[in-house]
Amino acid sequence: MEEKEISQAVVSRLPRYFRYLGELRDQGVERISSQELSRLMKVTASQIRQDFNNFGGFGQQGYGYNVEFLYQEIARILGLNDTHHFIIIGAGNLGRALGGYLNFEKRGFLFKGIFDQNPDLVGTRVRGIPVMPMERMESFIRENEIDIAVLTIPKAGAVAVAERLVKNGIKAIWNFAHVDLNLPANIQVENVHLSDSLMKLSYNINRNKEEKDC
Amino acid sequence: MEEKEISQAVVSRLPRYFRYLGELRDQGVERISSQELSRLMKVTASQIRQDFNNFGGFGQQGYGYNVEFLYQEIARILGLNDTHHFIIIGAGNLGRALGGYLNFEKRGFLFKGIFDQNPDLVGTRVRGIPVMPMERMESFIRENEIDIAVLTIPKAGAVAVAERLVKNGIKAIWNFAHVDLNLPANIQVENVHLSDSLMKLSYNINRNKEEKDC
DNA sequence: TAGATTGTTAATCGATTAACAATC
DNA sequence: TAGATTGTTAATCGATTAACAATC
Repeated sequence: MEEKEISQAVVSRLPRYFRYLGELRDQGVERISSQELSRLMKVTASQIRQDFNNFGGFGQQGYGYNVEFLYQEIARILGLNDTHHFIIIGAGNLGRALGGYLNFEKRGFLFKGIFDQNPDLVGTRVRGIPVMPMERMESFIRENEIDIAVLTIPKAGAVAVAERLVKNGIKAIWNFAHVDLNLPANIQVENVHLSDSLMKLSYNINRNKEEKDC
Repeated sequence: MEEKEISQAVVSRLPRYFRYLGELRDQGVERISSQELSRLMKVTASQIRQDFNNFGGFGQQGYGYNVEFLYQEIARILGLNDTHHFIIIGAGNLGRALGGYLNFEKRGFLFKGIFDQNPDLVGTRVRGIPVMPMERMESFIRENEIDIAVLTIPKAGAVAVAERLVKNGIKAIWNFAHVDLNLPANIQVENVHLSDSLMKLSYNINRNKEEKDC
């Protein structure tokens, strides 16, 4: 539907707009100008207007933006009105934590199954759902119309599992494994590399220390 | 020490270089050219050379880069030779998962303590370390030279806790709470907003679907 | 020395910011 | 209508890529 290609820089900012607009709405705020939002979010008003205009004119000259309307529009753009079924591959600490996270459900992401190759974990429950063995994965995806897989296994097995997922019709992978997945372009991959994030933090701690030395 | 200001775009790429160089080293590769690394990592050779040159000349004309040397240099730049002591605030699923993650230790990040306000969780153990009550946090930070705090609590309490952390000398916050922390510039904050990441994935699934409709 | 490949400058590209005409 | 604020074009800034001289 949307005409022009939207840059990922813009896409990355949408969830943050969504969060602020949700909070404003909950506070009963009905309208907001790009300038007010700018002060609140610490980004330029210009960027806010540019970003929203990528998706059409949501505001009104002389008035600003209707908070509720803009909130709903961003939800729609992000696809939060659709329902997604996800499974988790890897029932270690992180997999179990993500399975237990209730907030995803509010946004239309439904936790449907969890798998692990460790027989000791198979049968244990995560939010009432029993961990299944890896052999069950393929048929489960097809039977339950799973479109998202969350990968929380060690990097050694991740590439092979990702390929199995893709073969069985998964559309997107939320990848917590510390490895790059090279998959067909129509498969969406979103990486969360926690140790990379921690290293960035480490770099910035150091940089700050050195600045003070000068 | 370093002269020019390095952009965060460059810093974000360092952990990925570090990962690839570590793998090459483990495979016994001794030297690599920017062109070979470019093919491997799917970034331009030009960018690789520019990135490394921000920190000084690590290569040699006609030869390329020594893998082991470059690996060690990036470790040093990222501050991975230093030891950091971290605590986790919030002993829910995610906090416990991060506390149990052993790989952080290999990079010099040592898990020293975990706190929660829920009396039912206090005293339960995460990797052998008992969860402490929130009242104990301030003194613990000072007594154990803690420099990093991992924030895995609901957003409602996060801002107040962050301020307490800063008051007691924390240098950096790894923030998993779904809220923006506005802290003094000398405090480093690295945000991991999991639901934002999931929304991005959702957007990209949708976009892909629409492209096919055209 | 000749070949290879870096370090670095210059060119290009894309994203952000500024400015202002359109319009509610 | 006058004031406010968007939508959008133009200017700027920064990041990426290309090119090539330096040099191992």
